[in-house]
Amino acid sequence: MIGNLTPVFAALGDDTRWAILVRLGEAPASASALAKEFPISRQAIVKHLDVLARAGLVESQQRGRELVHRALGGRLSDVARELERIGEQWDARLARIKKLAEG
Amino acid sequence: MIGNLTPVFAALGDDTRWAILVRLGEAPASASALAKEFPISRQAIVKHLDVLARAGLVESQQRGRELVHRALGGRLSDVARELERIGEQWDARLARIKKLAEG
DNA sequence: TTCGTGTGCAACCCAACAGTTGCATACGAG
DNA sequence: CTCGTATGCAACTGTTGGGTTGCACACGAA
Repeated sequence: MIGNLTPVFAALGDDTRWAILVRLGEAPASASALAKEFPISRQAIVKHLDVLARAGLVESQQRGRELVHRALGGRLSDVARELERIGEQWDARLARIKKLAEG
Repeated sequence: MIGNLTPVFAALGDDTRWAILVRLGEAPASASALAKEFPISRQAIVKHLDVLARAGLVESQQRGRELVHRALGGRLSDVARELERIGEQWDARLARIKKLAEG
């Protein structure tokens, strides 16, 4: 099972943050490197990375004097499976209600 | 394919809104009915429903003089599948990079 | 017809959040 | 050693967004 889902969604629900995450999905990178690719300051990047990390979507690792961040696809997949389960449940329930109303 | 994902995530990324959506997943309801179950005003509920509707997660239907809203599990499942695809892609890419670095 | 209830619109408040700038520090390459 | 660069911390600003209240309106039941 997965803990609260909303922090994860909140983390994913910002365009800039999503873009950063997708970028990290292509290849790991440091905050400074990302700041050169995106039109925002390094500090803003750092804040986004922090949010993503707390949501379990990003993991960091010291490499020399750099802190390299990488996207955790596994976590994303876990959330996705949980989400799909819930969605199917809703539709099943709705179908049952409809059937009751008709029959 | 699915349009921009971030609005959907943003919609799901609020505890109250998520709670409302889950509630609608159990059974359709009107805004006024929901307002009696939740500790917030009807207007707040309406705003949340609006956000959810724009994200394609909720559909409304006039029933008598009531506007009844229901959760769209199918939409949730679609997003989930898209998400899982992306997550797997990231991990695959990461594994490839790792292999290159080792070999 | 009348009263109750469900909805819609608008203005307003406050907290959370994205983003900035400035400064201090630390560490690796040359 | 020294310079450049990557990081961390802190304070500040502007905007978004969740929530409220007030009012007008419309429709269904009694």
